Amino acid sequence: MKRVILVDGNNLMFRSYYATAYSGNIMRNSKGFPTNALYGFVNMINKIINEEKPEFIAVAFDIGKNFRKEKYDFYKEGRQATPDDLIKQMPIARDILKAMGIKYLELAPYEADDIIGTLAKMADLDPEYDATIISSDRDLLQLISNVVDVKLLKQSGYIKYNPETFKADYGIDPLKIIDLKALAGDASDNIPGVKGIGEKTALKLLQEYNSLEGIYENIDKITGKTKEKLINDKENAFMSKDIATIYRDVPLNINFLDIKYLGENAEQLGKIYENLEFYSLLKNFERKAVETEVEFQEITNINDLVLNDEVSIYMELDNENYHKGNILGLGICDDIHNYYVDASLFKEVISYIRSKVIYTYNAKALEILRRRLMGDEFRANYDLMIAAYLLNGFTKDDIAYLLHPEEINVAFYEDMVKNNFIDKDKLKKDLVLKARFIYDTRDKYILELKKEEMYDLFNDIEMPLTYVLADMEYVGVKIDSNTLEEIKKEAEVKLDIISREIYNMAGCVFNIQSPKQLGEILFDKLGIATGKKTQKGYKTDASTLQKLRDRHPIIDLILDYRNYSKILSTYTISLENAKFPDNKIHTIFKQTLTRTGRLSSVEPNLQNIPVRGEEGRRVRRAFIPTNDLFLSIDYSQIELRILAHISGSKELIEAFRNDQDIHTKVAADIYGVKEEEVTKLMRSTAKAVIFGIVYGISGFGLGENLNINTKDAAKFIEKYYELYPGVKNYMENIVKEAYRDGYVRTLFKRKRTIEELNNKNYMIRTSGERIALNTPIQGTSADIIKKAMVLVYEEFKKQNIKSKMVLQIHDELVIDTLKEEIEVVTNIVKNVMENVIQLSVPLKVGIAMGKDLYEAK
DNA sequence: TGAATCACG
DNA sequence: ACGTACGTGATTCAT
Repeated sequence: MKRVILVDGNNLMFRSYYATAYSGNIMRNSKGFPTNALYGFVNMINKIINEEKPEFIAVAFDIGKNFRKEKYDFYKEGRQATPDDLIKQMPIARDILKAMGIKYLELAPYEADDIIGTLAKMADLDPEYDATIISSDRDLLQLISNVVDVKLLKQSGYIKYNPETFKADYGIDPLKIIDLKALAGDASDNIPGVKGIGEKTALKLLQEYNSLEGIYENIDKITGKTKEKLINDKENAFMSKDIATIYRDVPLNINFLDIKYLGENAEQLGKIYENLEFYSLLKNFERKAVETEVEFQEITNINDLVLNDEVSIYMELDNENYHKGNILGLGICDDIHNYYVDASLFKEVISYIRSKVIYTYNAKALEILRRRLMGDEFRANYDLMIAAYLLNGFTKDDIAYLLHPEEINVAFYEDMVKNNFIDKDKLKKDLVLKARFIYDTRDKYILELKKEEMYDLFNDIEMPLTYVLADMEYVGVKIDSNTLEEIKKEAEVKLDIISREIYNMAGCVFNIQSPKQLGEILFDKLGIATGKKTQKGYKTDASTLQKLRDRHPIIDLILDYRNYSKILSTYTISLENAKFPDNKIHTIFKQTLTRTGRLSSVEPNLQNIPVRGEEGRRVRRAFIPTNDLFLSIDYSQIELRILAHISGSKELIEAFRNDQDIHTKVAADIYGVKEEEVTKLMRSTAKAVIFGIVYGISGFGLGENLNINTKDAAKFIEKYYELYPGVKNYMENIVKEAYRDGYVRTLFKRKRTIEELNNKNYMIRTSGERIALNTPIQGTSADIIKKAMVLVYEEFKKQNIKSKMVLQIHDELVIDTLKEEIEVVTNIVKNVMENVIQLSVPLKVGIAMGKDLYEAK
């Protein structure tokens, strides 16, 4: 038996296009040609080839006039026009298939469906062949037969339908999907069906009377409204059936031998990928990218280095983590010189250029290396990485992403690592190209920052902050391995005991860490609840399990197990592994990653050390000061205070000015009681409402969160808006502004463009609205603490303070303090943080200290 | 590589 | 009728 693979090419292209077009900012090559649909398409086809290993394969497309449209002019009417950016990519899909050795088929006035139907019919009639159809279009399910199955593509993965599985799902024969459409219609194709009859009713009718014809033959047995509707729309029903029927006799004049899979022509395919700039796909081919040439002088003796007053410097490391990496070489340029400088000259170079105006990319990395290798002060004046981050918001650590769109073909870091940085000459040249690029684009970027009103943010906050962060990272946080080891041992013992109990209750041994296996044990084997939330298996996350606690004692054990296993893997073993020889952890604060302006922390993440649960919180005992104690100072409710300020809500401002407990106050307002009468539950409910508001929550979401019904939750939100009309007003206005401008800004002018608002998909668009109202709040908070950090750092320096800022956790600063400096440091930090900006409400901080991170909280 | 899960603000 | 809270990072399983 031979299997034929039939692919719905149009469907794949549409899917790929819309799958990645949601951001509104689709993938293009450097010439601006759209490539997003093709990229997805190629990946899908490759996947099909790998999975199916087809001997025969054809891809069908729509082309030219469409006979259904000719016959019924309303067919597919009202459908939005295919975007130009997608139409442009269509012919290339055919070229790619040709180069892949895959036959594609198209014939006007037929649609891809009809071509696939015709080939499926050929398989039905030929005892030697089976067929598999691949598409996400449910229409094609009508083609299922004993020898034809359908892989129906879902958002992730697919469902394979044969006659049995189809019937199990739909309760009717595959061919009856036509009758289903005849009755229920299809909004996407503008097939009318019978007005007022949906899929549910249609399926019921078909199960009873088998076909559309059967239904009308037995029309008198049907009663009530349904009968009426059927009679009224009889003509439409049969017309719909006609439209929905795939035509299976397209005069293709081919046989299966014509669609034999030939295998790819690597050279042809490589050329196409090269044009599209599908570099990741090119890995498999000999890659002959157009080399960008540059002339430069190679420096091995520092005396040969001659530079004017403004210079750019680019440093390449052999490891992405600059706390560990070694320098591979330096590219250095000024207005007229291009140099490659040997890594061994790093110190001499820095000494030579330190009094000049310096431009670079990733000043923080350069600063860390400077600190690791030498002593004195040094500062770059301009960091392209930060400039690009503020302007574009999607900066990568790899500068190559900025050069490629300008057709400067330097190697990507990822590829350099894979090739072990083999090609020395290429490395040297690339370094120079990168330094050259930094120098040449600097004025343009500065101009752009000024035009976008972000130059102050860049110059007064982000640039100085980079050196604050470098200091924090370089100083690091000391780890007490003994404490960590104790916690680890204890977790291991607990896990051993808990897992035994779990296996006992389950009646078998299984992998508790596998949600799939766990779901099966819990819901199938033990029969806990009626398999409620399902995705690809059952949901077994904490909030789901929490609700089932009373049903079975195993639930609590699972939750316990998860708790300890998290502590073990993420917070003991990994943390210990992240320790450097100096017994410290040196995280990297990413300054150019988040869309809101926050920092993030990686390798390891020190912004999510457990604090909410007691067991996890004990991990904090292992974080100890290098000096005497930790001082932790955090903003109290900074996001709400910012909301009060930017919304101008009189009631909120008043509350903060009076230093009221905001959650208690809101609880009292919502429930209509006195503040003394507010219970714990009322306060925590109010807290959830307040938080939800800042995120743009819906009644449903709040309901889920509080485990109450949607209506009650919606009432809370409504009540809140009633009490704080200024907040509601802000919400509405900021969303309006965002739609008008396409972006929102923080108080410090940080800009975030929101492509989601242009999306046609409702879900994505509303998510854009929530982003619009949340970003100014979260982002302003980030701006404020960033500025505070810069000022604290400067003040420490001015007063010659030895204590060191070591961590920033979004609204909190942790300082490794000397005993004798506690008072002065507390005063400086508190003072700076509270006065960094004057809002219409006061900023307030909380202070804690202790001999480890557990106590300093 | 992506999904699921869970840690933080 | 739909789908449902913002911003992150790390680990583990499964494909």
